[in-house]
Amino acid sequence: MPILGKTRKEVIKEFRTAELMGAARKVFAEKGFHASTVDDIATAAGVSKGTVYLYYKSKQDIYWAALKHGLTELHAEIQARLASEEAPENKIRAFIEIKIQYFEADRDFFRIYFSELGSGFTHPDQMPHYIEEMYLEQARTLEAVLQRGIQCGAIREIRTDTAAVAISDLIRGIIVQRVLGWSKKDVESDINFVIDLVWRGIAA
Amino acid sequence: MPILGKTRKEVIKEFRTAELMGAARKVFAEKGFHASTVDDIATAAGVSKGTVYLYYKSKQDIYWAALKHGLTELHAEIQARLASEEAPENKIRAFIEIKIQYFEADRDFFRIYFSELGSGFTHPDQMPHYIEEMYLEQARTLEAVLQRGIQCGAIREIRTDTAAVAISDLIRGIIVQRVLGWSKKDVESDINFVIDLVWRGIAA
Amino acid sequence: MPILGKTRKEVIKEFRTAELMGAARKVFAEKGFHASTVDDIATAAGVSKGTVYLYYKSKQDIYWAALKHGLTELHAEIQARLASEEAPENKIRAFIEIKIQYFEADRDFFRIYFSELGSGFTHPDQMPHYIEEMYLEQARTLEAVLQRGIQCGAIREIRTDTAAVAISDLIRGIIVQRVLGWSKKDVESDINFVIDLVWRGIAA
Amino acid sequence: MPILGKTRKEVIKEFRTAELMGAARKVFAEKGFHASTVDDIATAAGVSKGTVYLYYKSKQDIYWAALKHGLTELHAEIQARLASEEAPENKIRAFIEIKIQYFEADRDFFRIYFSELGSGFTHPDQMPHYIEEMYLEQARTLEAVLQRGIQCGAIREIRTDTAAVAISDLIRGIIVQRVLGWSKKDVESDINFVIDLVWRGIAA
DNA sequence: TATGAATGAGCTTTCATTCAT
DNA sequence: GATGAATGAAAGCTCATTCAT
Repeated sequence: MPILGKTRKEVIKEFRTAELMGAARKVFAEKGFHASTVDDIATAAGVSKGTVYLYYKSKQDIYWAALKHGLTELHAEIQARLASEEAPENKIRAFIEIKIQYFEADRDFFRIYFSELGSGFTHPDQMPHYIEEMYLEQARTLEAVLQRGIQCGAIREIRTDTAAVAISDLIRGIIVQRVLGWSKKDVESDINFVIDLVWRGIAA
Repeated sequence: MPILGKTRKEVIKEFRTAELMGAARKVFAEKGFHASTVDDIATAAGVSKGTVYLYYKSKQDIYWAALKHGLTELHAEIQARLASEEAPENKIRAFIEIKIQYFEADRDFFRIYFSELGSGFTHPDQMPHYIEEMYLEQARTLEAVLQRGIQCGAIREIRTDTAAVAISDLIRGIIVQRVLGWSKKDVESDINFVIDLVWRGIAA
Repeated sequence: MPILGKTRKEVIKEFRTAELMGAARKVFAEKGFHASTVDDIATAAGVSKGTVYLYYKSKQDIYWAALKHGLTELHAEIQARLASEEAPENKIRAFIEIKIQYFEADRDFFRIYFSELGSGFTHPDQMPHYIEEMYLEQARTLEAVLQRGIQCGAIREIRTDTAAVAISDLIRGIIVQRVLGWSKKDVESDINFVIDLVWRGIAA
Repeated sequence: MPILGKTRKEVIKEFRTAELMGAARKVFAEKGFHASTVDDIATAAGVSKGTVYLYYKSKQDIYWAALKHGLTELHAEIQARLASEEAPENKIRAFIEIKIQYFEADRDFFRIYFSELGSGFTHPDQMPHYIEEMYLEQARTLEAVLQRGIQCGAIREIRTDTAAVAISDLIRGIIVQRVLGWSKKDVESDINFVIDLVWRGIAA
């Protein structure tokens, strides 16, 4: 008996899946991947260890799922926001703003996102292709904006691919400083700092 | 009977210690900390597992030692190079150059350095204090240069602490792209890109 | 759904716990603590190594549990039997009888009990306090009987604390001889020997 | 060039052997057999680990040697003292006195002696035959005295073998109490306690 | 579907013993 | 003879994963 295209089973499944991922995010963020045990996650989710395996096929799988979930959401927010801006300068500002704000609001996800950079980069082959793709997609989105900016003369001639990654690096760096408590400024101030630095660096 | 201030024993000890660390660096770089086993390191060094424990008291100990070793060397190179430059602009250029070149030349170390950023940041308390200190020392060195630049009017008024970290982030980002094979340009080109971006961002 | 105050889980847990302890007792008795491996115990219990750790948190823990188990049982039997006797002479006789018979019937436990005396005595600090307490409790029980015997004139004035320990030493000595096969006499004969010796030594 | 029947080499060998055993006794007494490492012993003796193996063929071997050394000395003192007494009562008194005093004076040896009883008894097959023999020899010595006492009417008809062991058990028990600090009395008092108890128990 | 007991491979670490110097 | 670096066999313990209930 499908309801709105989904059977009752599927609804329950989705519910449990989301619940588990929520628990997993907290645990992974706090302890990191290796120090987290499947039991930790199960306990945090209020289910038994065996149940975890009904919804995810391995501990690593939960991790990728958590990463994917955040990246998807972040990507959606970026797209929505960029669509509402016209000028390249505003789009870039929006990109920077939205990312910093997203990570600021969900530090658990940032911890996962960030620590994955380390190991995922050390062993790119172990990372599912779609995760790498999502990282790259973000860069490409930004790169497209940069290219348009160059076309319309707002941005000087630069290597857009490298510049796009560089901007992401700056953003990540700021969040790290915030999460580590090195930055005592308010978010707006940090956002402006990045935007200012970037714009001076790339403006025509 | 000491020779040149070192006994035979000390020479052997240093030799083995270095040899083991060399092996450890390769293994850690390739597999990351958790996936590396002490046996891997021992095998790579051509000794037995027990021997490893004659020179390092734990697997984690080897890791910190490897990290410390690279950071020390990098720090020394930076200091030497900065000392030979006068103008803030040249010092900053030198800083960027030397770091990129150092990591370019020793990618194994970079992998360790970089992946440690992830976990060390997730669990700062597990990292020996001297390691954190070495990371910060680098930032402080750069910050001092920025401050002098501001004093002599070459650099505009900016938050030097944040800017220093931002520059390091850009550098790290470029290396990641190189190591991952995303950047096909030659090192010089990448170095110039960063220097250009940075200088525009901070110049008066 | 609890049955008779115990859930299914608890029943299984108790069953396994007892089963494991039985295996552990055999292994420890045969090989001693150090020569016994957790794998030995697991194999003897017909389970895998990991299972052992579901019920006991360490090898040492199993050992203390085995010791405690026997001491508790022995203590209960002594109390029950002493309660059914009135005259100090009969109580002392009962004490000697019950201990010798208990150890005679459970030589595995005696081996554990006895070998623990050695190491527990060499490093008293590593022994859980409750184990030491149980050893002392036995001595105190006997001492109380001796004191009553003195009060009622059946036993001469002696140092009851030392005498109590001395009686326990004699009992232990007899068991050792039996277990080592040095004594070819039947149990009754050995019991009478000890009782006779003790009574002559302490009677008024 | 043999001197007094011994070559220089042999003298040195004996010296080192004794020196090592002294160190071993201290270490074994303090930590017990298993917790003691060969390195502990070597360090305590001021030599290197390898040297230990020039004089003893294994860690266990040192242990047996330490045990044998003490037993031999104790045996000699007992023989000498018994020879100087005539009456069975005095011989028994002397036996008890000398053992308690010997152990009182050399608690390190007692710890080894005592803890060995535990494991040596649990695994009699692992104990060298000569060690068991030395234990038995002591009992036999005492038994002979008891038999003579019975012959001359000073001691009642008892099982001399069991009585001999029982007396040893009482002695051991007293020492344990002293070493553990349970007995606050002076040695003389404890000696008299045992002698009194024994004599009442066995006197005709 | 949910459970959690059971598994066992695999990890780090220790240390008695050997042997080239 | 003396050394101590090197060995490698074990051992205790963990935890991702499975599966009978």
